[in-house]
Amino acid sequence: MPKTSKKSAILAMATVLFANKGFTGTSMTEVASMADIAGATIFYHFKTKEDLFVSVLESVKTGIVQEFSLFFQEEQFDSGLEMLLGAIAFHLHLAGTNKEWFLLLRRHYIYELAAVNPICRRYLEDIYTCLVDIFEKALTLGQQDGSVSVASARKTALIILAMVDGIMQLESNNLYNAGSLYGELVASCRRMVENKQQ
Amino acid sequence: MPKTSKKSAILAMATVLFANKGFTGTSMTEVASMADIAGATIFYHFKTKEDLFVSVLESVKTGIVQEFSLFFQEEQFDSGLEMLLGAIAFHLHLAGTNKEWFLLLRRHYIYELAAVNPICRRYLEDIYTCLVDIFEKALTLGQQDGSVSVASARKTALIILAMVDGIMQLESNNLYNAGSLYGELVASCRRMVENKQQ
DNA sequence: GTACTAACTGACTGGTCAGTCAGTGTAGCC
DNA sequence: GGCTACACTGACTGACCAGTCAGTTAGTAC
Repeated sequence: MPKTSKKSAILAMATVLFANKGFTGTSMTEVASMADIAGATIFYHFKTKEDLFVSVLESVKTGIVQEFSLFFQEEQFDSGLEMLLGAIAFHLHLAGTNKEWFLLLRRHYIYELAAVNPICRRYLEDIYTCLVDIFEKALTLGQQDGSVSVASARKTALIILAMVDGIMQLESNNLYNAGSLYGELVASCRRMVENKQQ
Repeated sequence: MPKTSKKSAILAMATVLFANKGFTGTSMTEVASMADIAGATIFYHFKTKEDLFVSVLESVKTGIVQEFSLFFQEEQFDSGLEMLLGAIAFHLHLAGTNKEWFLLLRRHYIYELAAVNPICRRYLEDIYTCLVDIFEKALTLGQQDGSVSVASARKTALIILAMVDGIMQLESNNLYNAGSLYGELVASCRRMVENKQQ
């Protein structure tokens, strides 16, 4: 049994609970009982509830950055445009396999905390930089190989991120079956950035 | 002094607090002190905290539906495409003048409640129907007058809603200055739906 | 002035919460 | 065995919170 088994159990349970019930909606007692440990044990490993939350965010950051770098090490693309569409599809795929990560990032509390807590802000910036940079790199590559035509790679990358995020949110709201929009989303992005002069 | 002055003061303060701090993050005591009334007064007008929340949502629904119908009574558009871009711009404008409305709609609690409380679900559906239908009508009109070319007006309307929502969220996160993306957003939508054959 | 009603309130309650503390168990080292 | 350090825990505390209730105030009708 590894030394940190209880600590990592706390982190895993806290991730699920913070993502699904928010910061104020999750109690430390609940985390403890889900992880099958005594309530006070959490405060041995994490100073405060906020400290636990930041640690959860750190593990999410590590996970996202790792997944994306793994994906782009293995995949090859014919053009910048194909790389962009591949990145969008992978983003949507990841949102399906790791729902908690993206649910957590949609919690408003995290951005309130980031305004006050520089470590939290740092982790958030790392995550967003990772996500935006991939779209931006693909767009810049596409501008060079002629597959993409946009005014600003950076701004377009941000708009595409907002778009993907918005679709993910629509789906988690359970009002529309946004899953059926994935194909349409990729097609719309293609129409938006494709170079028609080619 | 109108008879309902205290009731409407409670509603107004609750809207701001629920939008900015969420359901669990807002206490009835806080609402009462912000509205400058005794704590028990809230429970005279609203049965429970959840009841107050649903009443807040109802007033937000009424506000959004009213604003949009007013706008489209007064404005005239040359084409379906122009109507779509006008609707997007108005949506962004409204998000600036009534931040609380859209902050509230981004709270996860509201969708959890909607899964359990049919009245809450109804109000949410009314709001989303209002927002999506305007985009869809504009796109359908554009398909008829030849200014727009899309596969499905409905699906595209949902994607544009997700896009606008995503940009609004990016801005409220305070990580990027998304306000500078408004122009780019409208231009991107134009590229996405415009009929180039015309 | 009396009777009735609606709006409102102070004082209270039972329950939950984050965080503390004084310990217990245990593994490694001499 | 004795010592130290770490992981862990049960029992506790003070603060806060949603909701209750008995009672006050003020307007209106007769």
